[in-house]
Amino acid sequence: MRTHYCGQVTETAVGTDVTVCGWVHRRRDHGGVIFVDLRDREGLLQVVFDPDRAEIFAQAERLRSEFVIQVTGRVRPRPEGTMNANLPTGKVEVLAHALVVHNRAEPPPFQLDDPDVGEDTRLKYRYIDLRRPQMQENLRFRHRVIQHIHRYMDEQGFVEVETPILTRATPEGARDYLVPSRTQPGHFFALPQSPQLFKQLLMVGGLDRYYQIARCFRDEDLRADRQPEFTQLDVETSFLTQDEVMDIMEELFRRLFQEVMHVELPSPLPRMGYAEAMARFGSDKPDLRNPLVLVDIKDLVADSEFKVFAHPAQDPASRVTVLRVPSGATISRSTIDGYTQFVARYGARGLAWIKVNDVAAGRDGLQSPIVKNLSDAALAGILERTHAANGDLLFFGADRATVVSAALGALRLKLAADLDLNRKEWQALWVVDWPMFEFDDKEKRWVALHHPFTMPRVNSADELAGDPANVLSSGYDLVLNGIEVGGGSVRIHHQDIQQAVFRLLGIGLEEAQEKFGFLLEALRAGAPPHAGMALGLDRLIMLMVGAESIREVIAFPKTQTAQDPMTGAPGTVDARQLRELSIRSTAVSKAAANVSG
RNA sequence: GGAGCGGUAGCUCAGCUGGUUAGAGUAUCGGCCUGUCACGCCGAGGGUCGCGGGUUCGAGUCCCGUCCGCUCCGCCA
Repeated sequence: MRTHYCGQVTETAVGTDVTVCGWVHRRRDHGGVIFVDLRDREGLLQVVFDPDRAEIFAQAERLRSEFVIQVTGRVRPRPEGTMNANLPTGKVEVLAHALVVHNRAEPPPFQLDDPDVGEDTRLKYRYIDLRRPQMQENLRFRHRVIQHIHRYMDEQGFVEVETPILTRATPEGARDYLVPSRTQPGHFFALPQSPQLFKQLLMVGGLDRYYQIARCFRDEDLRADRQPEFTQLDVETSFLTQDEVMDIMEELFRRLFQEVMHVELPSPLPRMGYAEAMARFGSDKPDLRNPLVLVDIKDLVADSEFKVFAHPAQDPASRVTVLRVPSGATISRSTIDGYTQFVARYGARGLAWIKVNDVAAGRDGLQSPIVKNLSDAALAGILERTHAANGDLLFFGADRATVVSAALGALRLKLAADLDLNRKEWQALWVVDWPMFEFDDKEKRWVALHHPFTMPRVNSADELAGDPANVLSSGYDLVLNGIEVGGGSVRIHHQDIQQAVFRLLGIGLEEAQEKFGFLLEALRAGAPPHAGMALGLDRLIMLMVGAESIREVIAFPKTQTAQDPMTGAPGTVDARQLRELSIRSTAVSKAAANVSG
C-alpha cells in the first residue's frame, strides 16, 4: 500500500514517486494551494495539492483532521525559503498525483498537539491519545527496553516460562483480585500478586534460571507509580549467592542504561544498609540526587529541659533529628507554616526550626522560637554536627522514630523539589540488610518486611522466635532516583525455617498446610538453594523517559479509582452470569443513586 | 478509610463581596485567500456551569450530600 513512511521521505527521495499513508495532521488551505501535513508513526510529511489537478484538489478541499489517506506523488525539494528546519522531512514535499481517502474521521475530541489536555479525556479516547508522538515514543521505548531484557536474559542462560494467571489467594501481602470458579461453586481463583511461588517451584523443578515479563495484580489504592496491574521482569536462579544474583541483575541494569539511554552507571552500584538509609535519609528508598541529609542529635538534647526534645531523646524507639537547609534562612514564616502542615500528614506534631544568622554569635546569632529552651552546649553541638553556616535553616523532628523518619524524609524530598536542589544525574543503589520482620502496631502482630519466603539471616529455626525485631533478611532492593524499581531476596529452601517464619507471622500449622502445603512439600522434595528478584518495568521505564506517572508508559492504564474511562471497566454483568458463578451482589447500584458527570 | 486541589462550550481556561443575555483562546461550520507549516482575514453556530438537595426575591458563585479526575496519607508481603 505504501513505499515509504512519511517520516522517512527526505532529500534522497527527491525526483522519485512515493506512496505514503497516514493521518491528516493539519490542513492549510490557501485557496489556490493546499498543504497537508501527513502523519504516521515515523513523523510528518508535507503534501502539496495543486489546483492544476482539479479533481484531487477538490478532494483535498474536503479533507479534515485525522482523515486516513493514501497519497502518491513526486518528491521534490521545497522552494528556497520555505524549508522547515523543525522537521526531518522539512526540505522536501510531495506533490500529490493521486489521493485515496481510506476513512473519514469525526473531529477529534482534543487537538493532538495540545499539551494540556486533561488525563481523563486522554484516557477516554486513548486510541487518539496514542497517536501523539510522545506516546508513540514512550511505547516504542518500552519495547526497546524489553527487547534488550530478552536478549540479555537469553545470553545469561535464563529460560522464559509462563506461570498461571488463575491461581489461589494467599494470606499476607496485598488484597487479591478474585475470579469466581464456575465449576467449583463458592471457590475463587486469585490473580497473582507476583509469580513468587511458581518461580520458586520452577527452581525445585530444576529449571535453574527462570525469567518472565510477568503481569502482576494487586487490589490496592493507586498512586502515580502504582497501577492495579503492572509488569515485572521476574527472575529466579538456583545455586547462586545473594551477591551473584545481584551482580547479574546489576549488569542488566547497567547495560540497559548504556544501550538504551547512553548513560554510564557506576560499577558496582553502591550498596547501603537499611539502617543507614533510614538514619540519613528517612527512607528505605533514598534519593541520592538530593544533597540534604538527616543528622541525629539525640545525645545532645537528652538531658535538656526542653521536654519536646528530651523526652524522645530518652526513648529508644524515638529519634531527634535535624535537617539542615543550606541558605534556607530566606524561607518565609508562611512557607515554614506550610511545611509544618506538610509534615503533619506523616504524623509529626510540629516542626521546630532555627534560622542561623551568625554562627560566630552563638545563641544571639540564632532566630527561632525554640532556642530559649536549649542550652548553649546543645546549640553549639547542633551547629557543629550539622556544619551549619550563616544563612542556613535547621528543621527539627522529635518523635517516634517511624514518624520522624517519615516526616523529615518526606520534607527532605519536598525541599529539594521546591528549591530545585536535586542534582541532574542518575543515582542508583542497592538497599540491603533489611529487617526480616516489623511489628504491626495496629494488628498487633509481626509482618514480613519483604515477604514470608525471604531467607532470614539465622542459623536455625529456633533463632527466629527469640528476637524477631533484630533478625535481618537477605533481601535487597534496587532504588533509582528515590524510587524502588526492584527487589529480591535469597529464598527459604528449608521446610523447617519456612514453617518457623509462618508461625511467627501467625500462620498456624493447619493454615500453612492448607494454603502453602504444596510449597512446604516442595521444600522437602529436594529444593535447591535459590534466589531471585523482580524489576518493576513500568516504573523503570517511567523514570527513563522522564514521565511523571507510570500511566504515561502503559498503553491502557486505569484511573485512581481503578477504572478504565474508555471501556468503562469494571462493568456490570447480567444476572445469568452471576448465577452461573453462584454469586449474588450486595452492592447498591451507583447508577440508580447518582448519575455522574 | 482520610487530606488537599479541581469539575463552566468538543478541548484549555476566566467568571470579584450572589444580581440583567455566562465569556476568551482554540477546535467546528460557512465565505475569501497560490507557499503555508499553530497559515491569514471575515462571519456563524456551540452551555444540564458534574449530579442531587438546600439557603435566597435571585445561585456558576453560599451551604450539605454525592460522583468523577489528579496528588498525597493509610494501604501496597
